Amino acid sequence: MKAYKIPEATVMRLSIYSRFLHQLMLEGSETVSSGEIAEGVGVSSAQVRKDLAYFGEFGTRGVGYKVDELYGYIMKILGLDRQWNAIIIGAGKLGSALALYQGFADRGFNIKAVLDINPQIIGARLDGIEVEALGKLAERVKEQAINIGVITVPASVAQEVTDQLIQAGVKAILNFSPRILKVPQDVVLRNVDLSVNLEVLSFNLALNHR
Amino acid sequence: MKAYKIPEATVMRLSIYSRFLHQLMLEGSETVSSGEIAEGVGVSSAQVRKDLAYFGEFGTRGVGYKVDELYGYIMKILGLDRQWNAIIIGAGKLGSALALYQGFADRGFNIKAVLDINPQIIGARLDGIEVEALGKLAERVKEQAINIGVITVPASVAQEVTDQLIQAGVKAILNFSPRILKVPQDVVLRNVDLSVNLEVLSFNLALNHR
DNA sequence: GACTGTGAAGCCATTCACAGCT
DNA sequence: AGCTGTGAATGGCTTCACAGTC
Repeated sequence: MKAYKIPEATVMRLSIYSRFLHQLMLEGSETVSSGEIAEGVGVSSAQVRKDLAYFGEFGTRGVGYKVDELYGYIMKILGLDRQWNAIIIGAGKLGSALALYQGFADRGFNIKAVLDINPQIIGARLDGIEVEALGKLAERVKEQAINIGVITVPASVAQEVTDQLIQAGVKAILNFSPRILKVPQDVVLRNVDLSVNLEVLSFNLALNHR
Repeated sequence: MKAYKIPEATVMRLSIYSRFLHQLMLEGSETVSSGEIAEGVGVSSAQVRKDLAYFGEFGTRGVGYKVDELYGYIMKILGLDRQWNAIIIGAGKLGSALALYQGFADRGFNIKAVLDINPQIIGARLDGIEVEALGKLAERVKEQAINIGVITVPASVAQEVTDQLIQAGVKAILNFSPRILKVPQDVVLRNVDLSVNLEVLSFNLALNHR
């Protein structure tokens, strides 16, 4: 792995390729070409090859890629050859929905704890997990060896819980609150801003409706 | 508006600027500089000015921008000076959470209908909205003048409901399913892929854990 | 003096096109 | 003949730097 600076877009596409390859495995395909992957996920074949070239040479000229092998390589590159432990802060509608989302467990992400500050919600059960008090944050992060914090609290308290997560040693944060969070250099942060996404649609609709 | 080809990144930032400006309005600020906006949302001041320059000249040299004016301009640019009607397809955990999300209504997005195929869920009430049968799709889209379709169904049926939405005349789709959707040129599509986001985190964590 | 608006430069990602294997 | 791997060309977004304005 000669990885140094990999474009984020490349990483996102690798995730998508891996799902496509998984699909092919279920269908029993043995080999696949960059062109077929490209067709399947909606990018160019050169793009597929360039993305893979960041990490090595996985194919055979004249033939293509062995589906299961390539799948294994990508899963390893993405760090999905192991399990990750996540904690969800905020057990409102969105936090609860994420806690119960099967897609996470399927890819090796285990929700180990769900916290909230609202006494009305604390104690509720989500599948196998009980919603606990926010005060348990540091304790749960340590005890469950949490790698990833998921933030689904209102914007007003998002920075505060982020600081607590970082204080407790969490190095990766997925933020669903509509708030720009400040984190140290060594903490990875990704934002999923639902309103921004809708507003990009609105912009495009408005362009046409003029 | 000389708008021709606006970078998507610019549109996303405008959405974020608008929230920051709204915050400033609540705090009673009169004017703001590109540097202050930049500081507040975590980009460069040149970036802020370039983004705005796509749409006109909104500032005063030596002074900055009038907060409420700039807010109004951006809201108009984003098409948020009007209401949009949305339909949610899939009333599982995620669909329900989105249906109840206050952030949408606050920005002029009205959830007019929520549909599902599961008889167990049909008839349930989410706030003021009753979950209805998927078969009502075309009827509801027309009757409620739906602009935006939100897809929160499993990957296996995502393309099918997408086709139905397009058939019914919907021109904008927000897709939460982990599936690459094919849509015609004149339909705007945005994907919010929860697994991809977690997997980018995983990739970065794995880089450091090696 | 302060801050906007913008051409030019720089940088980064994507696409092209072809040499190199099988 | 077919398909990968990759240097070169392209295209697009961001940063720089400064002239223009208040």
